[in-house]
Amino acid sequence: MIERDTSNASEGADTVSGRTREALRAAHLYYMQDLTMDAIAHELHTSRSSVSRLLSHARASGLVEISIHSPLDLPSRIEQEILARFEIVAHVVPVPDHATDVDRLDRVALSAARILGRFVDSNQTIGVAWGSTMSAMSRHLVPKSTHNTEIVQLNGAGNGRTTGIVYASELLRRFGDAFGARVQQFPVPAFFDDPATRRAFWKERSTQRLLDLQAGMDVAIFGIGSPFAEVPSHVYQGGYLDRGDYEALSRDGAVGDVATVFYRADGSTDGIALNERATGPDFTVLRRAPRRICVVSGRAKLASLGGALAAGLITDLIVDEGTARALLEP
Amino acid sequence: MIERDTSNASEGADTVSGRTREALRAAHLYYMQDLTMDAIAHELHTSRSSVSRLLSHARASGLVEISIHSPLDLPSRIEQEILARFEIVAHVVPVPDHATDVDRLDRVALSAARILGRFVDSNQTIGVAWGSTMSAMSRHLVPKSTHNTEIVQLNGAGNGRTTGIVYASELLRRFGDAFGARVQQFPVPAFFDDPATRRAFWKERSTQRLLDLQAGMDVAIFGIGSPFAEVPSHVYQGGYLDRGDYEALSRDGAVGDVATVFYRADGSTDGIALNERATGPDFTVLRRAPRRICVVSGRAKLASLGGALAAGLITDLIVDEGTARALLEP
DNA sequence: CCCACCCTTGCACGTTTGTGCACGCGGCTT
DNA sequence: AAGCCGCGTGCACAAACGTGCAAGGGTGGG
Repeated sequence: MIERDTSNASEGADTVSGRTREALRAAHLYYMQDLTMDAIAHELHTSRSSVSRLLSHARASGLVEISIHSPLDLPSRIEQEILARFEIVAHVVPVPDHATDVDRLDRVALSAARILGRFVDSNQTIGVAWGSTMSAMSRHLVPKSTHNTEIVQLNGAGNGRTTGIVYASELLRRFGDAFGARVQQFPVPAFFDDPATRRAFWKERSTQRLLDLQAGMDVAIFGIGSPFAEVPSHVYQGGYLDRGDYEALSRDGAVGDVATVFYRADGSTDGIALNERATGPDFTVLRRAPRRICVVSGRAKLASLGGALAAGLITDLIVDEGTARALLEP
Repeated sequence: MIERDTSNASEGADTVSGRTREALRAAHLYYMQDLTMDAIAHELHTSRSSVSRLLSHARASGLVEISIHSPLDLPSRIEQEILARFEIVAHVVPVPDHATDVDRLDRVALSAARILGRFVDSNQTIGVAWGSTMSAMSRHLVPKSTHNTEIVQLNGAGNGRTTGIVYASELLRRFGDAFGARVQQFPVPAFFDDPATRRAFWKERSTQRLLDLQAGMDVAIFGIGSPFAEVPSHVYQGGYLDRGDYEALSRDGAVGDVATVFYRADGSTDGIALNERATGPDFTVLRRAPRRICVVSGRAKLASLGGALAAGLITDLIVDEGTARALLEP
């Protein structure tokens, strides 16, 4: 859908504005004047179905923004408690407890995608990780036009079987498209086989350039990996790690990862061998970003989330209700 | 609908928050997660119809706000031209040219009501006129909670047959309810019979108090009266003026009125006899309000609108498309 | 303590909206 | 120059939605 506009550009700017202009007018008539689509179709001399599509377009492209204000006197209790206890801003996504994990993830990702616009602005460098959560998010981003904004891939996505480039680049591209931003890919494997290779590679100028961008991020967006949960995250399915790696992680006491960098329940990372081969940013680098948005769904990630909080990785948390409640329990 | 909350307060604050809380959750599920009302009903353990009503409530009470952003590169051409030519901010409401005047007024009023929230804030004094336009608006206001805000009636509404209090007070009350504001009525006729009575009355302390409030207005909201248009405004139907008055107005060259104060095409008011008996604020007082919002619909009011512009009464104009275009024509 | 009233709920119906499909009009390619 | 392909359009059907109505439940007044 979004792509259409871009490809249509070949028809001349008039046409694309024409569509937007009509969408805008339809949106006015629908949302401000409460006309039915039928009536609008009549006013615009087109069919009702076209109006329906026009309105979808208007919403999907951010022309129409729907926001929900809780009255100041009753913000979600859970969000308040999380703020008090962890000093981070939480957005709790209501999801019934009996929902499946897939549902839960989809719904959190959808909400997250719609909230994201608040954090993204012009002249920013935005770090983006990847994984099933980020992937789901990427499919629902609401476009917002910005200038001079840059999307930077936080960690490599290649593995033994694929370069991971198609997967990660597709995801990044969606972010880039949504915000009219340049995209900086990071074409390396998720984990190097040999720490020495990584160290060597890190000295390359092309790599340095990317690392510099990461070091200057304004916003970082990531999910959380949970290697020992029943439903493993993308990283753990894709053939990125072998049996030996798992055993090492277990031995080292890892409870989760952010952008392929692992940490323990207390947030520490020192001495976790696998991190020597990982491609994500060191937490000292990550923490330089003033805004660090974490999207999590599912109680299975509770322990991992706890570790990430202990590590101080998160400034803004988007999380499903059940997990949020569990977080406050102990 | 709004009243319910207030009257329900007797049930205890829990219940009212309860309803709002549910509405909020339903709104999240509907607008952020794209669930169907059926699915939401299931999650909230209620019926689909209740969810429909809950969502209506959420929109009508301002929990959900729908806003339309034109991309910065294509704001309405008409609005730009009006800004350039008259140095006022225009909001053009799209209405097809063949719409009836009643339709047109309704639609402009609806849009105006929804825009109004942007102008109203805490600690403000807001002057409100009356008439068919204001009345239509008052029925669609989107609540927004404010503190210490005051609604002040700009001009009296009584006439030979009724005190006009029920009509004007109902209108004012709707404004007050919508913004949680105190309401200051102005219980005088629209026009005194004798200028001397008016002058005397103006010296009363209770009147003075109100005039002081008017003089300190932050925002004024008014329509425009068009005495010589084919479809006369409310003032001209309600028995406020007699044949002689009309003749006098015609002789004096009046083309319109704002809050029962008449002016000529060039914006001047001096020597218009009827104004000696009118109850609305003198334009020098009105112009002290930093924000002066005028809502107009219908080409019939074009000449009157021109006069109001010449008088510098307007800082923000909400107007239907046809009239806006006509305004730019000459 | 009972009654009358009002508010809320769910149902059933008619209306409104979303979407797969087939068609037709360009633009681009071969 | 002809054909292919992608895109937007309207149709028709199915899904989703709004609303008048009657019934239930709770509250305040008598």
